[in-house]
Amino acid sequence: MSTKQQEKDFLAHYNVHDHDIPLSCVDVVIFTIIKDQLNVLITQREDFPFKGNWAIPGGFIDINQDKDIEQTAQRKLKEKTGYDAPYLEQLGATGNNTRDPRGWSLTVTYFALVNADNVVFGKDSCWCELNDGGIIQEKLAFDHALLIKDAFQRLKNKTQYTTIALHVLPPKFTLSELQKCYETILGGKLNKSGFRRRIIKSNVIEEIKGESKQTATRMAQLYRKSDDELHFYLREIYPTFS
Amino acid sequence: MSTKQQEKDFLAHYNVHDHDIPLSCVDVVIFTIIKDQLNVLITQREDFPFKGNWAIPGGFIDINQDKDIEQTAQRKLKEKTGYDAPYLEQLGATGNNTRDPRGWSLTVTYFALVNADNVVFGKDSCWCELNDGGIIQEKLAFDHALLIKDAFQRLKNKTQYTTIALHVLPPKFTLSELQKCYETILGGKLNKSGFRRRIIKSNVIEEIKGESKQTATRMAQLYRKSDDELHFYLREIYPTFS
DNA sequence: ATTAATAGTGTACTAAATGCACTATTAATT
DNA sequence: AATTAATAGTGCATTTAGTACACTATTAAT
Repeated sequence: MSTKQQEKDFLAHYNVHDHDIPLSCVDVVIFTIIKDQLNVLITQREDFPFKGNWAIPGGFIDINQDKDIEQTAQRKLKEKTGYDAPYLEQLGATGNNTRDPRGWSLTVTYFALVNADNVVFGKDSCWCELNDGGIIQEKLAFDHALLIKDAFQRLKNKTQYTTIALHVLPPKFTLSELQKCYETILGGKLNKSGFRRRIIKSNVIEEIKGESKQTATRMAQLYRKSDDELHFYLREIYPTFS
Repeated sequence: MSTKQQEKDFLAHYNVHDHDIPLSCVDVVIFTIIKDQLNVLITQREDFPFKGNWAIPGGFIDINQDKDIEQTAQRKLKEKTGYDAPYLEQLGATGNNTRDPRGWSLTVTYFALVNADNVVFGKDSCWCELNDGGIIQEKLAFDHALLIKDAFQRLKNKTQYTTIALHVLPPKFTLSELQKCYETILGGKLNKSGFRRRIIKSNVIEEIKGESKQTATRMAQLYRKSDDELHFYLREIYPTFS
């Protein structure tokens, strides 16, 4: 029998369930900024284990419905937020024999950045504020508190050298609003003129000619994103905490 | 019946195999530098599918043997290289319904950096040079060519703002050798005095007092790592390609 | 009209790169 | 023995992109 035929036979009789294998899930940490505070979307679990507890959106990969893991993440996000095209990035995989009482479990975590105005909640979901350490007050299911902490760290890091914070803003925004987002994520103050020079030079936003917005004191120029791609800076920016 | 008892019952009767779930593997891209060329470790597959083809080391998570995915990666690395404490970092997860003929498959890819002198090959393994694009000449099993390409990109990026390249060197090395590693990975030339200032200032290496090495022309000071942790620079270094 | 607050700009200073020229050492060549 | 070639190692001028801080502009509230 040819090798090719042998391989065909092998595949014909292959059965995933002949082996002990881990559970595989996808979880999504969804960030937004509300009233100058970083928030994470949490949702109440409908089923065991941890029924009734708060958790981040996620669940099993549905191999009949999802063609890849990114699609699983998109699906979860859409279910909980109605949101279609957010910033979505894979954080990494966590897999061990302790995180899930059902057994050896592997999860791929994604993190998303959304503008809160565009979110339509599914039932049993809400925003939850992050404190300084990135840890949520509520008791969360599984290792979700840790996943959030890691996602928050990644978000902070990327905020220092990319234009990622643009993705929490509505379509039109002022430079001060953008700076405030950076400061909220980083937990410190940025220098105004330096920040503006940096953002303008990176070419990721453009003035909306003739449109401005009344702030508490005076008019401010409105801007829009000119590109949805992240811009990577060669240097990090860092806030002062004084 | 209490919720707690219900949960207990649920878990007692839970069976992973009641659902259609993906295969879960871990793959490892192992880099080294040999004669100023970046190499990747490949190994010949013993079983179907792709029996006899070249692939990067990897395989199923063994939920009875591995307590977490990092351990799976370490195990694979040890099997193929005899190597114990290399630089090992998770690259990310790839999961879809096309990468494995056995069905929906999820793999967590790690990449490792080793010093070639310390490697003891398992059978059926060898080093394979990367060309400019990072693509290997051989036809590789699964999507392994893509995994290597992504790992190579990550390695290049990290070389621009961390001290990662230290991990391909033997315990004692000269600054020129270190610079050459950086240049090999980046595919360009670095400025000598700038490179030295940067490395020295980062405090990750130290002179071995009184030890030097004869190079092609003259003696060169030997250094050792003073820390196995990566140092992250605030600015990227970038090579010239002239 | 004055004040307070935020929008927005200008400029000096600084850190850490690049670019390039220079000196030092040693094997190989003559 | 002197010269050459090649790489080790240093020094300094320039450039880039930050920080720090002071200044002007605009508008609501007093």
